[in-house]
Amino acid sequence: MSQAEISAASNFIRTLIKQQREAGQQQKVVTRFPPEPNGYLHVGHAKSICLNFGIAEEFGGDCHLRFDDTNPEKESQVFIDAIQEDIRWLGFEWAGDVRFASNYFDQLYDWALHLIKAGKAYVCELDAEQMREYRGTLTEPGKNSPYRERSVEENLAEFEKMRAGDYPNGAKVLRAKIDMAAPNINLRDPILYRIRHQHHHQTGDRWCIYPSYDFTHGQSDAIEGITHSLCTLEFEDHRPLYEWFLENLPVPCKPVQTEFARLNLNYTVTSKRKLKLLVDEGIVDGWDDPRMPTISGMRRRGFTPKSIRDFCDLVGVNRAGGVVDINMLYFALRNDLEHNARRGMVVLNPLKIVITNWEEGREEILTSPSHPARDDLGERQLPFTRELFIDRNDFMEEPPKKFFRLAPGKEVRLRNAWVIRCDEVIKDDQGEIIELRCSYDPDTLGKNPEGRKVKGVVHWVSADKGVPAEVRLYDNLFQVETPDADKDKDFLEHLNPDSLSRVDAICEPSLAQAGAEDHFQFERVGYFCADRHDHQPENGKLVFNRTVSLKDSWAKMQKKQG
RNA sequence: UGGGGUAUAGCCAAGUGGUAAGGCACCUGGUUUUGGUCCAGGCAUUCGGGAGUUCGAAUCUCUCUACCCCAGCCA
Repeated sequence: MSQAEISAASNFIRTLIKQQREAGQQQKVVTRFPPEPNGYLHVGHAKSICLNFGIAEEFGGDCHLRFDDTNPEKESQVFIDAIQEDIRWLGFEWAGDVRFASNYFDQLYDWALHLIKAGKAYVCELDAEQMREYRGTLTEPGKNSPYRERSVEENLAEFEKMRAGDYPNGAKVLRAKIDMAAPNINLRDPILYRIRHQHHHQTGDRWCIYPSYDFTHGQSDAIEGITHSLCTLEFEDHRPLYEWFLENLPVPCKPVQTEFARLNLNYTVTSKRKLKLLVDEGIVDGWDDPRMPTISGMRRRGFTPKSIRDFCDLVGVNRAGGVVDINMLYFALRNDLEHNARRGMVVLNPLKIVITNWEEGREEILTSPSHPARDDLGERQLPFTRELFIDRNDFMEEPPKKFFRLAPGKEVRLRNAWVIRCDEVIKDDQGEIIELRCSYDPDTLGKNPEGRKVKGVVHWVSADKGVPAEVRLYDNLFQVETPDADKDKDFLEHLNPDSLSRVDAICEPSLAQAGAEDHFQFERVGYFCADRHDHQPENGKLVFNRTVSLKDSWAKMQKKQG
């Protein structure tokens, strides 16, 4: 068996770069991933990371990590640290040191002066509300600010006062002088600098004016020698502005902005604002809650870096915004885990069975490969005793047709062990099944029984030797495909009440050796990951998170039959 | 009613004038000590609609329609 190889398909950006290289342009490719440190990275960012780092890798270039830190009110060191950890975990390394747009504040300030001197920027004193009125609407042009025609000298003096801290927050702004009647609203004298008496995580209290995104991004790209500035579609309208700054400023080079569609996944939300709300409202247990589509949440859930990278390759890159089926994510996940996760047997919903023809006190140690197709992963020992647990779902007193599991009088294979037959069902006073009396066929270890076919296989754990574990069963956080699509319904109304349930499970003894973040396939059940924080085998506390269930054609068949 | 975009199967997505790749999902069948994996097969007479150019159009032209983004001193 070999793992399905997934590689990135061709896309318009790769095609573009190849064409440029064939035409002899752009020999060196330099990209950048520019997160704002105001939240955790999510799958959507993974797409951008894979694209930017992937392009650089493919064409032998560099990819920079640059924090777009122009709004200190919302940013913090916590996010800066988390973002770096997530990128490294995903398997990427940026070229050179981590960069910050704030590294360029001095240069940006000089360039603002340059625009003022060229008569292309002015200090405006309209307040926020007036500014909105003057801006016009989508269909009506704006009108010029009364401050638009100030002299260069006055603008220089005013801007210097802004920088010196002579004015309170919001009192004045520096604006580019472009065209208040432009059909593209971004060109209606956009704001370059605003006053914010705010401590900055990188520059401390050195500045009380901060440049806007538009005035920062392209120039930062130019300073770093970025060749391809890849961003999402919503910045398309900003491209003329991006280019306007590069043309009107003495920048060292002119990067080109190219937009691609952001990733949307069904059954989840990928909006930083909404994810932050889930965290702040305590709906989930932090940014790395295993139900979160954040990189750190997915990591804790049990996704592997490769599965996320493969997923991004599977999805592709283009300009048509769509919604990707989360099954594609799960496919990439299972595809990786199937090949690389060790196997173990764990009973989530125990039902005791007694092997009546197995002597009291007798214990046999069976061995089984840790992976059916990977000898290099070694083997594990499975103690077999008179009393065992199987899953309640694997027994039915009155089984329907095609139920290949245990039922009164029926036989089933105990995975990695013998074939047993159910002889008797024991119930309590309430009629609840509490135990099954079975007998085993000693001639079926490692071979099929003679003269009959036993179709079903069931997993089990020794009642004496099994070890208890807390197992957290995770499911989609939302129960509808597009939780944020309704205009009149809050996305929180679509939360899946069963996104998390906990069960006390019994594991085969080998699982007591599991280290945090180890991945397993619990045979016949699903893929699980030892919790990064709460799994403490040294204290006898085992905690596993369900990453994703195995495909279940039996469940599908039952569902279809109603 | 302004500007900018996007339409190829249920979903993602190649394709750039020569007769619709691939993947997910789904459906058949086979193998199997995981109802998993794996293997074999099926799944668009047609590319948002219409008209036109052409020997030939998903690709070019015109037109219509639908959907997405933009009126933060957020990014």
